[in-house]
Amino acid sequence: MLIGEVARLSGLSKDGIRHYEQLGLIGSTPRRAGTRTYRDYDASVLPAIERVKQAQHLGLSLAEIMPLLQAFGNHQLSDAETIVFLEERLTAMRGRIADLSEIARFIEAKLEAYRAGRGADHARKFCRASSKMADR
Amino acid sequence: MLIGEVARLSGLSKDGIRHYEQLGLIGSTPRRAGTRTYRDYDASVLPAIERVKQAQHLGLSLAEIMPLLQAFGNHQLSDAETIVFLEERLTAMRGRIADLSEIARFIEAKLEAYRAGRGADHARKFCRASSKMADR
DNA sequence: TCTTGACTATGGGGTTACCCCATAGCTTAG
DNA sequence: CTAAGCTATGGGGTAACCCCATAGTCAAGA
Repeated sequence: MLIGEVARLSGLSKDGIRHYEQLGLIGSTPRRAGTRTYRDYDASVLPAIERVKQAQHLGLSLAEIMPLLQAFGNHQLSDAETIVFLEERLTAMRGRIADLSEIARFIEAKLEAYRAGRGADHARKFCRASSKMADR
Repeated sequence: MLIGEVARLSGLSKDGIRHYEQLGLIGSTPRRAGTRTYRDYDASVLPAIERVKQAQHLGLSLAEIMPLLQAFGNHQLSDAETIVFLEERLTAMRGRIADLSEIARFIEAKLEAYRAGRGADHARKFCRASSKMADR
C-alpha cells in the first residue's frame, strides 16, 4: 500500500504520515523503483495510526506517545500501571476543562453586563492578573 | 521603564515583550545610548499587556488580537458588535469544552473497564475512527 | 513510441508564541 | 578601570504538521 492510500484510509495527510514515520511512530518497507524509493505500508499501519490519534486525543505529544506505544506493544504495562496512567490523563483533561470553563464563565459575565446595557468601560473590558516568569 | 522591569511587572518574558512589540501589540520609545538603542516603556504598557493576555485567554491568536485592540482603542465597536463578538467567543469556548469533555468521558469509560478487571485487550485499548483530509 | 496524467520523493520554507544562547555595547559601583 | 548587571541583535529550536517546487516512476492512451 502506497502512501496515498494510507492517507485516504487513515484521514492523515501524506505529510503527516511521513512525519509519523520520521518519528518512528509507524514503519514502512522501502520499495525501490529506478533511482527512487517508495514507502510501502502494510495494513497494520492503519490501526497504528489510530492508536497514535487516540493517544493524541488524550493530550499526549507525539514524543510522549512513542515510548508509550512500545510499552503497550511489549505488554510492559500492568493493569495497575495502565489505571494510574489513565487516571493521570483524566486529571489533566479535567484540569484543562476547568480552565476553559472559568474563561467561559468570565465571558458569560461580560456578556451579561453588556446585555444589561453597561457598555461604557471599553478600557477595562479585558483586565485581570496572571503570573509566569522566565528569560534565562 | 526598561524591558527588564516590564518583564518583572507583567510576568511576560523579555523575549515575549519584544515579540509583542514586533507584532505591534505594544509600543516603546527608543532611547539611544551610544551605538545602542534601548526600548523605553511607559506605564501604559502594563495594562496593554494585560489586555493581550485576556484576549489570548479568549482563544484568540496574537494576529487576531492586533486589529481587535485597535478597534477597541478607537471605540469602533458598538455594544451590539461586542455582544456578537463575545457570543462567538463563548460558543467557540463551549465547543472546545465539549470536545474535551467527550475525551474525558472516554477515559472514564476505559478506567471503569480496567477497574472492573478487564485488562487483556491491550491491542484494542486505543481504537476508534476519525476524519480529516488534506495534502494539497 | 511518445506523451500525458497520476502517483511518488526530497528538500526547504512557513506557521505560533515564544525560549535560549552567544556576542557585544552601556552604565555604574567598587 | 574593571567587573557586574543591564541591554540589543541575530540565529537556532520547539510542535505537528502544511504547502510548494522540482523531479523520478509508471501505466494507459494516441
